[in-house]
Parts: sequence; structure tokens; C-alpha cells
Amino acid sequence: MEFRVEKTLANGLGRAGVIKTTHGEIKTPAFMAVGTRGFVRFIPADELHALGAQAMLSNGYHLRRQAAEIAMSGGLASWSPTDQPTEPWQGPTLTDSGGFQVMSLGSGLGKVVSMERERGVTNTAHTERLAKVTEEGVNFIDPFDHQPDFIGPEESMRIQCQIGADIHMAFDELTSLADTYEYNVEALQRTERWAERSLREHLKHRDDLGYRQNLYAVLQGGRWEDLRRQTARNLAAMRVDGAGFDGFGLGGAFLKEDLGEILRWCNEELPQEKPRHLLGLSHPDDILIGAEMGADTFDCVAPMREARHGKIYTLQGNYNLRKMTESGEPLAKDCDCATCQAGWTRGSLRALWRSGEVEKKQKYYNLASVHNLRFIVRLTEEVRAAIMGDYFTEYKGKFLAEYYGGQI
RNA sequence: GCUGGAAUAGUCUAGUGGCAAUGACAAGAGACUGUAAAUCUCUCGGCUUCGGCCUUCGUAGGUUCGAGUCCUACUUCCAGCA
Repeated sequence: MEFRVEKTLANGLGRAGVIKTTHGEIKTPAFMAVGTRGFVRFIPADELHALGAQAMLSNGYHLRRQAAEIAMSGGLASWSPTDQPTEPWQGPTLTDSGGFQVMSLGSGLGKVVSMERERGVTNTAHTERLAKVTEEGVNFIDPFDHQPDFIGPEESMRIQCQIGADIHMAFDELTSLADTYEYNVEALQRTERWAERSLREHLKHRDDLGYRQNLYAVLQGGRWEDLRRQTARNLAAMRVDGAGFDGFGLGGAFLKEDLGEILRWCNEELPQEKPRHLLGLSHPDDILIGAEMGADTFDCVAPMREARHGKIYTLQGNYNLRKMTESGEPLAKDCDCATCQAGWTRGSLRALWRSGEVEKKQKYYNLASVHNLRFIVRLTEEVRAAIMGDYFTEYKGKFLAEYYGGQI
């Protein structure tokens, strides 16, 4: 993998660049579509390409039982599940380690991850969690079949090297907003030990499929500057047999107002010549702050999940499709997505969504997902153009003013 | 005409003495950020100072401390018999 920075913002952090992987280039900043189980729900690969998606993120945790099968077919770029009609996504890919599930099945079980929720968030009681963290790794109960299972750094690396995405994530522990400083110190030190074990195991298998796979370390440390800066330095300096990480994942549960600062702390310490992936965020303000503070790639389930739940993105803000019963308006003004170009209106889309017929609903999920995903992909394209063209600050201000209507 | 059965909120539906009344759908509001999420939460007779108050289960009476529920009559619908 090769990463080249083409232009840097005046703040010295934000930049535009190109990541070159075995399966293609990613022009950054870029948004990766989330295809947790190896495909993007309701959007076939050709439509993904058509809407400008440059890469897909899948999850080693969810694909752990198909990993050997994926390896047999040559890796994620030549595999798609037999029960899905889509062709494989042949472009660049990234897999997550399963670290997020440590939190979502553990301290965050049954809870909604939010960046704006009151600070009174609480952790799920230990006795109720489906995932338990030990030094070795994470013991968990599969929520679907209730079978006990275990993933540690070595397991995650072997799974990811069988899946064969271009970029892998080290196995990390994501803490929740409710965790204390003391717990974050403990979890962070463990995450760094896991990072080293991840790197060691990754190096053994990174060429197993006949092409070079790459590993990012993940920075945790919650909202504390000392933890963030120190872990950035530690992970940037980490070497196993002379080899370091190929890039860095920026992880954690944030409050919105803290995001920019946290990214600045991390990225001021990280080497500029390595790419950085901001894990799991995609609302426009998060992308704009992320890009400004030096994140190169993004991923998030929100555009498509919110589409499925009836929230439609527009430059003037979002709206809920529920209230658009009779509307003959387009989904969004001047939108270049395939759905809008095909002439779908708010009312006609709503009728599909609320039809109660499975096939129509699936059509709705496709059309709405394409629209929202294109919206976020277009945003990253425009951010890149703004960085390259030296007008990022004006672009950001104008976008936020129009999108949030002065509410931010 | 006779004999049974049935009428409950926008719709369908539960309820056989303590009920502003079950559930579903529809409708309305909110949430969702490295996917246990085609999901979840809330509202859904009126008013309210949020403690309640008022009006509601086809219509009109009655029994009862208390009736959607029991009784009588009537109206409409369904089924069977003529």
C-alpha cells in the first residue's frame, strides 16, 4: 500500500491524498461504504461504483465463520455470500477487527451509541453483558445462536488475513462514554499490548493470499489529551521485527463537541505520511471536522441505516419521509444520485416504504440508501476538491450554515 | 314473520360487574454514527395548574355503591327456518 499526500491545509493537519491498494486507489478524504457481512445491504456492487463509492468496509467479527471460505475464493474482492444476489465488490476493502463488538456486546449492550446523548450514559451491568474482556481477548456469546466464542488479537488477525481486505484493523477495545479515566488507562494499555500482538500475527499472514495486506493500529484513550497523545506516540513508534503499522484508526466514543480536539491531539502526534481512518462517523459536521483535523477515510452505518428508517439527507438538512405523503417534490434539490435522477419523488418513495409489501420495501431501501450514501460520498468529493482548491474553510462554513440552518 | 348471533375509538379487534377500555394496523413525534438496527422509544376521546376533571363501547330506559359487561324495549346487520 502506498499513501501520498497531495495537499495539506494551513492548519497542518487536514489533507487530500491518494491511497493505492492492490485492489485500486482511494482518493482522500473518502467515505467507505459499510458492508459488514461482505456486501452493502440493498446496494449491488455496480450501483456502489456508479455512486462514487471508492471502498467498502466489512467486519472480521461478522465474517469469522466464512473466513476460510473467503480465503479459498481468493479474498473479499472475489467473494460474495451465496444468499446475496450481488457481485463481489472488487475495489479497495477494509475490515474491522471486531473491537467495536467488544463494546456493543459488552458495556454498550442494548444501548444506542450517540454523540449527543446526555453525559449520564451508563454501562450495561457486567452480569448482563454478552462480551467479557480479559488480557487474552474477548469471550462473548453470539447474540444470534447463543454459542460461546472467543476472539483475541491473534484470532482477529488470522480471520482478517483470510478475508483478505486491503486494510485491516488491530484488535482494540472501544470504551464507552461512561467509562472512567482509570478504566480508560487500563483499557488503553491493554489495547496497546493487543496492537503489538496484532502486528506480530499480521506479519505472519499478510501475504497469504498472494498480495500484500495492510494493518492499521487503533488509537483509543477516550476524551483525555494525555492518553490520546501518548497512545499516538506509542503506536507510531511500535515495531515488530522492524515493521510498523501501515496506518492508524481513530477510534473511541466521542461527544460531538470533543471530536475536533481529540483528532487534533492524535494527528499532531501521528506521522503525516501514514493514512488515518476515522472509525464509524459520517454526519456532515463530523466529516468536515474530521477532514479538517487530518482524517483521510471514514466509514459509518448511519447514511444507510437512517435511509432505511426514513431519514432523507438534503443540503438543507434532513427530513423524515413519513410526513411526505402527497409530496411531488424530488428527494433533494439538484441531487445527482441515481434515485433522484430517475425521477423519484418524496411521495412516491414514501408509498414504496409504507406499502407493506416486501418487494416494494426492498426497492425503497435500495433507492433511499443510494440517495443518502451518494450524499455523503459527494460531500467527501467536495471536501477533497475544496482542500485541493484552497477553499476548504469557505466550503465548510457555507455547508454547515445551509445544512444546519444556523443551529450549529 | 320466527329463532339465534352481532353492534367497542380513524379501521379491525380484546373485554361477561370496578374501565378511558386489550391488541394490531393506520396516523403523529423523536432517536439512530467501526450494524444484535427493513430497528427502537413516545403519542394516539377532550380538557388539565399533571393531582386530576369531563365525555365515551348502536339508541332509550332499568337493576346496582358501581354497567362496555346484567335486564327490557327499539334500531341496524349477519346466519338459519318459513
